[in-house]
Amino acid sequence: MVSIVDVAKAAGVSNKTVSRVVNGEPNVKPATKTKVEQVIRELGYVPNMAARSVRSSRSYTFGIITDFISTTPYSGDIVRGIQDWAEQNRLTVLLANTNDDRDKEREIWRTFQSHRIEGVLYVSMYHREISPSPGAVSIPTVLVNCHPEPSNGYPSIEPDDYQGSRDLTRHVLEHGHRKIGYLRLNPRLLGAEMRLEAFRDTVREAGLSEADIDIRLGMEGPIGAETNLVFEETRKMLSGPDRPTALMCGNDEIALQAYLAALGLGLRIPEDISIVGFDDFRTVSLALKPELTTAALPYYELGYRGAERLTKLIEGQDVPSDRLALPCPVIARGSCTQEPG
Amino acid sequence: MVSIVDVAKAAGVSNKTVSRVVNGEPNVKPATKTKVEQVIRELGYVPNMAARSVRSSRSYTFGIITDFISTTPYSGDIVRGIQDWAEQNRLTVLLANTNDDRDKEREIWRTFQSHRIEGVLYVSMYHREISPSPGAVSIPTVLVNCHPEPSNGYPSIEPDDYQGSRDLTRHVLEHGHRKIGYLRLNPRLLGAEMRLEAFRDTVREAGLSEADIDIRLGMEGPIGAETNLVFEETRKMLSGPDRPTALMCGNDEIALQAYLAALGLGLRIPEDISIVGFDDFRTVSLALKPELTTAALPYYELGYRGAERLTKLIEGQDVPSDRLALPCPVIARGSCTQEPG
DNA sequence: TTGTATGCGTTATCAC
DNA sequence: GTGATAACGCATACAA
Repeated sequence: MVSIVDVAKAAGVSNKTVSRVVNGEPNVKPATKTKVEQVIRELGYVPNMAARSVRSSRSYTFGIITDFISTTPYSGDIVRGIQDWAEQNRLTVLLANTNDDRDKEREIWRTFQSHRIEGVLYVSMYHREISPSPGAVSIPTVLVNCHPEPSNGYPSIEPDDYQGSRDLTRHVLEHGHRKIGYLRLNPRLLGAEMRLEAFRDTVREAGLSEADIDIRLGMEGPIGAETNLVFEETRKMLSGPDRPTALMCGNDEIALQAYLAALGLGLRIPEDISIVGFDDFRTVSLALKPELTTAALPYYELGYRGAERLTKLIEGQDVPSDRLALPCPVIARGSCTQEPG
Repeated sequence: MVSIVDVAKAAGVSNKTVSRVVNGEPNVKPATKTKVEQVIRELGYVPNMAARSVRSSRSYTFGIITDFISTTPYSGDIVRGIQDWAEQNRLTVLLANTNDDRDKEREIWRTFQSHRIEGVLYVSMYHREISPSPGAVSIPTVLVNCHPEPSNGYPSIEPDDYQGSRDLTRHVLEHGHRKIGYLRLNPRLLGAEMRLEAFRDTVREAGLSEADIDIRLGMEGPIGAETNLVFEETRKMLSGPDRPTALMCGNDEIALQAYLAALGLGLRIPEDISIVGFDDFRTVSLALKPELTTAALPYYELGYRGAERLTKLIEGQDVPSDRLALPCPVIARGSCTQEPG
């Protein structure tokens, strides 16, 4: 492998001069610079990051720790956001996965330390509370799509489930709906509480009473092995004579099942019943007919801005607030329209 | 940061001895070893990979190049497979994303070279033909979920779309169906051809005639911005008096829309019409009621075994065949049952 | 504007 | 079994 000395020899200059050219430092005569650049191209010289890192004790590398990837589709977008930011700032990204295993996690922190990682993005694949177990030497860390237990104060960045659900509820109300059904997410998910809470608060503000809303549990049980009540609950809810004109779902997967149940009952969407979801799982939300009105989880932004926060943290700039919430914008599509009555 | 010399001093031995202990080399007296290990723990010493890499010119690092993550849900499982293999073999994984941009890709190869990566997994997010543009110095590379243009012979590993579709078709035939509809994937996808081909071959072998099958285009146009014909085509196909008793779909997303269309027509699944998909996008296949019979894309295995192949390649072992196809197992669930007639 | 000497943390060599 | 010393490729300090 060709080194800086090889280039220096071939160009008839010292290695320091080559170093200057490579790193864009000043005080190099244009002619020398051109010559060196030419030799670099001819020899196919690529700087050795490891050597650079040893000497300068900077690795220009971020680490990503994920818990499990596959539970949520599109959560890979978080990683993509991080990568884009990294690329724009000439950073490299190391990736590791814990599979939710504490021993593995400890091992990963060690590996990251051995690579002298400058910072870590701790990425959860669903929104939740978390307690990372870093090694003895602490590396600057930002939590993405999760937040720390109150005791240990990592900075974090997460979706604003409350705002998303509130805006979605308003969207439904603005379309004239006054009888609204609600299918709850698995209560074990952090988002479940916040979304339901926002729904309750918002319909109350709009003057609806308990009799106007019909809240039912859609899923329950351990994550990844939950009991699914959506289909039956939807059928029950929509079979009665006094059925709601709009149905809000804890997420898009629940919305999908609500579609199937409604259709099976001979109901048309949105003519007979408006339906909205949450998350914007595009394989679902765009495949449904009519396409699903929902609130988008800002996965990409979570990653991108999480990486941005981490950089600020490393550089010692003050990080504005410990927990940062990113908006979940309402994506209005065809499944929620004006209440017919 | 504590270095090997600090440990050596504290333990009253030479740095070489510490090195021996750290790397599990022989010729160290047990007592010495214990002593050194204790000091390492006390001081919290973690070896510096960069320095190790400089000296030994081995990086113990793999690179992953992906094209775009978000188009296909669960494709992150490929990455997870790679990570698991890497972890088991004490390898670190660098991640980079091209966004399908050639310049960016070139940049990534350079970055990987500068890190003296030992091998690259080139991962496509949908099954296709590809031509990577490596740097001047070639790094051992394995293509995952794609294969090279015939001209350049990278080893590759991909799903066996043909086998999957064939077995799925047989599954349908075994349930007595003799009139079968088929909704095609976007022809621009590599899988589209192979799945359709397998379907055709298999029904022909079973003695069905052209009149017994009804093949229609479900999607067309550029990837990511396709025109969606599924809903209408399904309605047309299922509205006629002579409708098929089973409907095979190019993938699960198409199957989802077929469900909606069938249900909208007042048909029951599977009593009136059996439906099967392809891919096993679990957000769809498990959310549908009844759950979807489909063929699973072996994402995780693609990654895991791709990494395995890459290691063999690096170690100079002979890689059995240039293109390796992994089976797509049929996942029988409730959406395809015995033909009622 | 350019070059020399030194050191980063590790492994390799070879001597003891 | 163990240790001194060189060497890896680069950046830093300082000299010229």
